[in-house]
Amino acid sequence: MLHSGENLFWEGERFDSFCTVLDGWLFSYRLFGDGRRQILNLLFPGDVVGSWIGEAVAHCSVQALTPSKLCVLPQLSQMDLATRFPELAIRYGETIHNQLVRSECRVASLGRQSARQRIAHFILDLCCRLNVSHGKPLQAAIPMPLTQEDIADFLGLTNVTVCRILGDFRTENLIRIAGHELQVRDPEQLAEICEYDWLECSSASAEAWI
Amino acid sequence: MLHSGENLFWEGERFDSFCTVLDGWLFSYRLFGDGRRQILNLLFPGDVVGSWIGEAVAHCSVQALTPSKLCVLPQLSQMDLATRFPELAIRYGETIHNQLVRSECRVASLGRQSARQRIAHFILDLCCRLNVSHGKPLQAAIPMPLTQEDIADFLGLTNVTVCRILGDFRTENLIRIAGHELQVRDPEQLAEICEYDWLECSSASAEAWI
DNA sequence: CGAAGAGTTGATCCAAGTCAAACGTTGTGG
DNA sequence: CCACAACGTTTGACTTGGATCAACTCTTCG
Repeated sequence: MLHSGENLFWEGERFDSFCTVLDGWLFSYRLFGDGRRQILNLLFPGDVVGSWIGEAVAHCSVQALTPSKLCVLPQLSQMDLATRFPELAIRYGETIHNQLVRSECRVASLGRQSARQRIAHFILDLCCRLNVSHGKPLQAAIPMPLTQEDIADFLGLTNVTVCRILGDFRTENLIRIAGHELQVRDPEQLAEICEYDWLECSSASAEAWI
Repeated sequence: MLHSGENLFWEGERFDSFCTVLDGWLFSYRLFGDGRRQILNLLFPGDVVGSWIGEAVAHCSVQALTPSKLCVLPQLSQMDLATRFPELAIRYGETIHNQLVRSECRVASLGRQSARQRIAHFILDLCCRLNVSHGKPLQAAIPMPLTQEDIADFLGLTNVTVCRILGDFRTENLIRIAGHELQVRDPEQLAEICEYDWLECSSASAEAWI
């Protein structure tokens, strides 16, 4: 269990465990010397944290965004894992491969898309991961515990820019924001803005690991 | 075998094979509607291309930068792979995990670093992957088949900016460029520029797969 | 109620993009 | 061996998207 704002581990720290998220939202991030922060990834139930091969030193920090439950898997030797639990090894490969695809899509977005495109991309990707993979319609409202500053740090922008563009999207009736929920109203047009091709919709589920 | 400039596969194409690079440099990339290109990853001997679980549709294209040799592994079912060749499954997990770490470091760089920092980061990372992992000193000259435009597309910049900053680095005596070779002359200062922490130096080798 | 955090808005600035021209370098074919 | 074409690099002038700075408002919650 982690409270919101609590860290699972810090960049540079030794972290050999291998966890999966059972419940809650977390994010991994890096801090720079001048205080800038880049959020690397959002972690939802079913995602893995850490490496099964046990990286000596964490390359990023991980923090809980909402109260979160994690399952720490017993640390086996690699060989044990692969030979005694081959289905676990397969699932690990799948999950980490999904994360890699997603990460590379983010590289493309950060490298070559405008602020407007990045934000559209972010919204659609989030809906895909949360709604579509759980069988809900894309337009279903999703919880939004991220502040605008979090979104900015995720997309390599500033909170001011995020605020302005979310405002635009709202007046263009592309999205609706109420309380801490976000709803996509016009996925087609959002997809057109950012050239989203609905490929990136694979996600994980927590049940698979239990 | 692939000639330089030749594509192994294209984004959106079906590609179920699972290859490893034996020789040469390749890169994966995405194109946007207006012709912009983002290079996602550089692939060196020892890296894997594609997924062992066979992604239905490739999320990016892969092109050879230099004449390249690839080893296409026979496509086994996942279970076969994990149970009959557990050491292969482990190696796959390691490699793909390394790629993920590297990709996330790039997200941080693209999201929060200046052009100068990104280029310094790129140079050091390249040297680490090529020299350090092969036991050579960091300062050893490395081949540089990438054009400045390639580097720009890798870092989310323009060729003009890359040209200007490489020029700066040269006059500051941080690097030396001769023909198609690049040599780092002052790794310390480059590391200071981009807050490089030498963590990201794990790499793969081709031999391990044979 | 009051304080702290988050969101909104306007004014200004700058790093990097864009456009354009000139200069090198490489390779090919007459 | 030269010519010239294709491609890459370099440099200068100008533009711009998003950052920065700063004030103000709106929530939330003890």
